Amino acid sequence: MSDWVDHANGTLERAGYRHSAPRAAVVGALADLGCSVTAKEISARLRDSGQDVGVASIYRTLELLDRLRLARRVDVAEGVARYEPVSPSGEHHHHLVCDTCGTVTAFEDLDLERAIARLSKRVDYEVGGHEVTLRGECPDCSGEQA
Amino acid sequence: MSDWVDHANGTLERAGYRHSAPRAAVVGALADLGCSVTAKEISARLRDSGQDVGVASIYRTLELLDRLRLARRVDVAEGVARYEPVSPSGEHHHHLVCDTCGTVTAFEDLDLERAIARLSKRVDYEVGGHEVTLRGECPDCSGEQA
DNA sequence: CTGAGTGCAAACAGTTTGCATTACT
DNA sequence: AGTAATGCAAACTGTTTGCACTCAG
Repeated sequence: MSDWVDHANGTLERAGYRHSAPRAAVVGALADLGCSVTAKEISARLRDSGQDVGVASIYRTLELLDRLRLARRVDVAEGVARYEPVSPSGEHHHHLVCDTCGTVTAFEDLDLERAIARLSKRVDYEVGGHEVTLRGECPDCSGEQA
Repeated sequence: MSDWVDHANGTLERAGYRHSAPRAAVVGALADLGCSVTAKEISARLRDSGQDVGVASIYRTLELLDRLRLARRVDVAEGVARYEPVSPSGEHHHHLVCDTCGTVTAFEDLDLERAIARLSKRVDYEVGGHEVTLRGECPDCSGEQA
């Protein structure tokens, strides 16, 4: 997963962006935190690790990463933007969201990907990406209330 | 689609909620506007039709409809909450979002639904719903720039 | 008559932006 | 030196909330 950091930094440099400590810190934090991360979480993580970065820079960096396809914005829940690193190898996953506790879990499913690939050819759009979210109760929450 | 209005009003009444003109207006507007509607759009539509309803009531009604499963919140794009009526018959659709112009189009795909149904049984969650979003360029936008 | 439901306006949360400052290249 | 990138704080947007008022039951 840390090779993504190199990949990201390399791509940024190649694209003509300057190197900067705050940006590198955000890239690092995003890699660390991994799947479905908010700006606030990145901010907190950076503050804890002594690397305090202004929120504006965090947002600017995330937007940039999204534009360069190094990260993607996942619209898993309303009201907060979440981002996650995009693997250079192209593999990706989707999310399970617990309606009760809000936990986000990742899953992969080849069968689903195939169905989406077929569908993408059929529709009248130039499909460039997709997102699947399953909602429900995570094992913990469904246990408690049932 | 207008039978949904009756369905919604009936369910609300049965659940013990009082009848009110503003709420009914929101229900009507949501039915009219159909798929993937924002609070702002409902507000505008109501203002135009003379039925002006305060934003607070719009949000309160949408939240209520969501809670009663009469509408659902679709997290198609970040930053704005979108809602759409839930058909009493259980059929549903998903969305194609144009990255350029933001247009949201609906589609249905049985194959995809089947893949999700299979997957839902396999995961460790009590899956209660799902959402699929395909992103790309709509015919109009992909024509212009290509 | 009672309280569910409303509308206003103020409060909020997350995100964006203007601008002076910092620091890569 | 020149300018991309930063950080702050103010501005914005969408949503929520407190409270007095209204109207359905």
